Amino acid sequence: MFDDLNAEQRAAATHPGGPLLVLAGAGTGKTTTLCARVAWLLEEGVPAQRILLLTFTRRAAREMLQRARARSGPAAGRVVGGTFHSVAHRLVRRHGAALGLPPGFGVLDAGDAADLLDLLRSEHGHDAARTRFPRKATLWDVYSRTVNAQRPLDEVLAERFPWCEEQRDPIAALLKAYGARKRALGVLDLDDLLLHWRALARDDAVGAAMDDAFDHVLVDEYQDVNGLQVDIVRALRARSREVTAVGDDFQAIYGFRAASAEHILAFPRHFPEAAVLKLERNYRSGQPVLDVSNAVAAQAPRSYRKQLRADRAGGRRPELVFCRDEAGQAAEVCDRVLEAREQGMALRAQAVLARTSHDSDLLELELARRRIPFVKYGGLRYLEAAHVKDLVAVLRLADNPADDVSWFRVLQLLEGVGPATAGRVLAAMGTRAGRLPRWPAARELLPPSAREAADVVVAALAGSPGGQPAAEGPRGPDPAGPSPGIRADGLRDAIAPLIRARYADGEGRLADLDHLVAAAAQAPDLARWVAELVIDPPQSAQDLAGPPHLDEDWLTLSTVHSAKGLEWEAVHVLALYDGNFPACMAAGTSEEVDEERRLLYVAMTRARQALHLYVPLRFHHRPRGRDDANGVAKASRFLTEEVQGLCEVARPAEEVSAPRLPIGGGRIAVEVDALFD
DNA sequence: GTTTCAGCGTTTTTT
DNA sequence: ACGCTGAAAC
Repeated sequence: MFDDLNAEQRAAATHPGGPLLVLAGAGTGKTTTLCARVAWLLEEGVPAQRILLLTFTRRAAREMLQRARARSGPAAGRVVGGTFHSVAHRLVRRHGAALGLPPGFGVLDAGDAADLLDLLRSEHGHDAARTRFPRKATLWDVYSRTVNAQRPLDEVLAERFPWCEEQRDPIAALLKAYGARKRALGVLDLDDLLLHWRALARDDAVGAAMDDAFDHVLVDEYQDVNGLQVDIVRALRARSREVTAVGDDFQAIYGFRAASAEHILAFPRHFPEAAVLKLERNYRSGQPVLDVSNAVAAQAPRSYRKQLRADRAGGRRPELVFCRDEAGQAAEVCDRVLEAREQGMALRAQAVLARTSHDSDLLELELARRRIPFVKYGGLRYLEAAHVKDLVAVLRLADNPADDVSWFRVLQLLEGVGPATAGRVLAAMGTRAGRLPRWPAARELLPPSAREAADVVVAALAGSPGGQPAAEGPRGPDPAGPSPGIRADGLRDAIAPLIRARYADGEGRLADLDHLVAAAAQAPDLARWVAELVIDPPQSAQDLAGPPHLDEDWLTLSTVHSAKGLEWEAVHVLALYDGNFPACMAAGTSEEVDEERRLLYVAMTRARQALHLYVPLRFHHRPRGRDDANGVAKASRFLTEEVQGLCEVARPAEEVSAPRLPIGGGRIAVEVDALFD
């Protein structure tokens, strides 16, 4: 049954009992091994629903369950799997009553959480204060980091936010108020999901039951867990010992989220008698790609010197491409992508990876110009667009009328309503759930011109178009009520005039919302669907539109972070200049630089056959600025002489380039392609 | 007192 | 293209 595994992998998959740590280098078949282990457990008679498989992304969870099914049949589909956050959501929902949570509790994403903090920030009078107070995004950062690292605020401020230390007391007060307000609103943020799960797992009664519910706990990408997640795993296995962790300390790239590779190294201490197995044979890449990757890894001061050995023979040397500037880089990438496709490598087998999502801006224009289809992962996501948040807010209100954050947002969509009026209306509606009945009084506070539009929204929320608001806030799925699809549709229609009036390209944005409404129609329970949407947001608009047709072909653009765990035949890594990769924001401490180095290592080891590294020699400080503020770039410090020596080096032709158009370069196109369509 | 709008700076990475 | 800030407009 495990013929496709090598001896090391088989040993890991069939390890008989007790804690197991699998240190698996890049491309060594980590996923295959983990799936095989699930298959082996099933084979051993462990019921699927008693296996818990925690992964880092939804994508990874899906892939793993799919592969487990392919191996073990449909029973594997009952394995409990998902990200820490999605599993937390399921469990917290199940035990919501014990935690004192309302049944339809909402989940705030990072943006929502920051908005709520901003609300409190002004309530506490910090917006008017003379002294500068941290912005909402910073406040959220501070909060999240403190919670996830499980360390006192003072330490976090001193280490990561020294410029905020003077405001320590007001910040502490505000963050406490934030917790209280969330409770009052009946909402959780992403961090709360983990906190509540841990609380459940640590509870004598519930924790014992939870431990007992799973015969095996398997955790993927263990190098990227944070202290809170470690607490959860330990609490889940406080009474039992069957736990498998898989990871690679050299691929730890989530330090900014309070993850630390220390946890994977501490695993044997946390779980005494743990067996530690290593996977070192690389099945993904050719040796020349690994040589360069190993050379980068070897630069780390505290590395554990692991050398990846290629199983595949041959392979091309990676190519290091120096480009005149970012426009030159875009052209070089397109040339190579098209050339590879000419030689039979589909676009789907190729990917362009970048440190930041914005590194590919110019390339995206060039790809569009050359009609090369692509899908972009990472960076600004669909859910972060203002109009999408507007719809999500009303969808949330449909199940939790106590969600002030959503009310606050929706009310301000109305003409002539800003924060002040919205606040007064909220106050008039009271501070408890089920306040639609107070609507008539609250409505009087709106400017007359906004009242009718508001009525339409309220009526739609009440579930019966034009009807009277329900006496109590509806909770959960109402068997007699309309389906989620109909409700979502009605709510979209209710805010449609507001969207049209608010945004210049209202029609386009409304069309965008159809994707969301269509997806909602598939869900059995709207509140739950919205919460899950926030926990596992669609990575691109295409995600919502459903799987594209098989005959379609497109290039992948992704941040390195979003590319974790994936692989392509050809990989292009952009913008390898100092200040960008490593990012100047992350070049402060040596630990930060180390993480950047691991990030490059992750990028490089995604490549199977071809690896292309691009260094633009000039870059624009201000991508859209009119001033021609460009700087001279220096190749990334990670591209040492040794690394460069392992690559084929290509330099730009010495031709004198035409001066760049200051704005909208490429705006004027001479196009004859259509003649040949 | 509030809203809105013009101008300006700006961002790392994500559950 | 977005959000934040300050000042005009309501």
